[in-house]
Amino acid sequence: MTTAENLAQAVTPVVEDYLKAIYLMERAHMQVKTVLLAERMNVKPSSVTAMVKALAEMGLVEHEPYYGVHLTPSGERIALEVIRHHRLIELYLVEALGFTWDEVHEEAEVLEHVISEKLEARIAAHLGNPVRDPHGDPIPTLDGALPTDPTHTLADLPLKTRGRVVRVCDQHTERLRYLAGLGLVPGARVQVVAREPFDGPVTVQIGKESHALDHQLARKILIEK
Amino acid sequence: MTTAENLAQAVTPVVEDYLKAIYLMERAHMQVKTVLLAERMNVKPSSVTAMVKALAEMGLVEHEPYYGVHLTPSGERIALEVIRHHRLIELYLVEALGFTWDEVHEEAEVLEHVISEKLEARIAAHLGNPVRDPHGDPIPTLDGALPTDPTHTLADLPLKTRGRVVRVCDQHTERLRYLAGLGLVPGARVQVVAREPFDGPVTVQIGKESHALDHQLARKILIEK
DNA sequence: ATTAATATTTAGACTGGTCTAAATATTAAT
DNA sequence: ATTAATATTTAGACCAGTCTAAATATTAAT
Repeated sequence: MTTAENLAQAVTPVVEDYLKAIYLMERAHMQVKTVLLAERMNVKPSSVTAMVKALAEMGLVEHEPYYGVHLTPSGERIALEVIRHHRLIELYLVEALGFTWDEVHEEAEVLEHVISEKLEARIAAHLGNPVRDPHGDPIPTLDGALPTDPTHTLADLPLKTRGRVVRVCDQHTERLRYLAGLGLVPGARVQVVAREPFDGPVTVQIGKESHALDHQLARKILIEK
Repeated sequence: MTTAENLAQAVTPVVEDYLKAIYLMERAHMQVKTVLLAERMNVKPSSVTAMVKALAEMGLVEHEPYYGVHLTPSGERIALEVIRHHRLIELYLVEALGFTWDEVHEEAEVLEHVISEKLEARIAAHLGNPVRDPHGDPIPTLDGALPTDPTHTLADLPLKTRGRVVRVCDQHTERLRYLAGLGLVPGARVQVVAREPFDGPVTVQIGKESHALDHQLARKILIEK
């Protein structure tokens, strides 16, 4: 009677976290493999194996052994609910309680699992049923729909074209603070004024000032023309 | 090697809940005995025994076997923090998100364990460092001080004396809704117009209307002259 | 086609918290 | 002072979730 066979009943916070991680990885077109998931979850691979087995028994994921995992519709539904909670909470903390966008992630990380549907609804209503959180991350609707992202990033926006920052795909506190200092936050109007070859830095103009931005970082900033 | 001997490390939400329950019972001048605590925690007495042993090893309670438990200073500190969280959250949900006083208890019951000190501080600031929650329950300050309650209740307020409701010691949803319907909420100005003998009903005047109130219930409504 | 490196899974132990069933202690009632 | 009723504690099992160490499978490299 190994551990894995006993696991698996309720949708606990831990289960929600696994589903969320799987969802986000699948969405980033990754193959969801044991080690990767283990890294994300800060857990050893063997723990992932056990949990995945449990999730499969609950009908929340399908598991091709030695290949990868993917969410079933019910798994995805739960993941989207949790993500909705997370992003609503982030936005609420910023809008209603004066948090900055670099402070809200950890807080939302625990709150997302414990707010009731009623509280979720009140928060959403208070915010006017918003579509994106402070990072521009799309907030799933109640029925699991997601606004689509713009196709351009600062790394491929044509030169001299005006655009607007829609989303910043990063949750590193220091980097977010840096970007906020530059004015590179969702809503900002920007323009690429220079771009070095071989994936070199991108020079971006925000308002009157220009700054050189690492290519890797530029790719994380989603732009709408 | 019995279970109890292995228990006991971190201050988990469950530990916080036990400490809170013990605190509230001690405060109500009860002897904190195993069965009573078990009832409060919705748990079997044997579980309480195990947990109490663990709490004692953590230095959070002192345990006189077969007699009772009481909190050490560090146990009390934790209990007060959790209660502060709970009551701040209750008040916040009412003030900022339009909850009614009968809806907030369950929500606060889980949130109390997961809000950070930073979020606690913002909530407190946003509310203007309040002293009582929507039920009039006193909110411990950061250093663990508690405002004192009035000594009178509706059950012993002298006839024809004007008073103000300070606190309603009840968390039963339906009863709270009933009391709110009568206008018997913290802040309300009241007066006892009649009182039947042998712990019979108390007739209370709120505004223009009078209502008969069960003696047991009247004792839970704390009044300041 | 072997071998080596890497990824995945199994086996089995541990912790926190609960439970049931049985043992023991205390209190109340005769 | 026994007995009966009740409260408390112990013994031992279980579940969720993790871990380490070992076994097995897959992929890459020669």
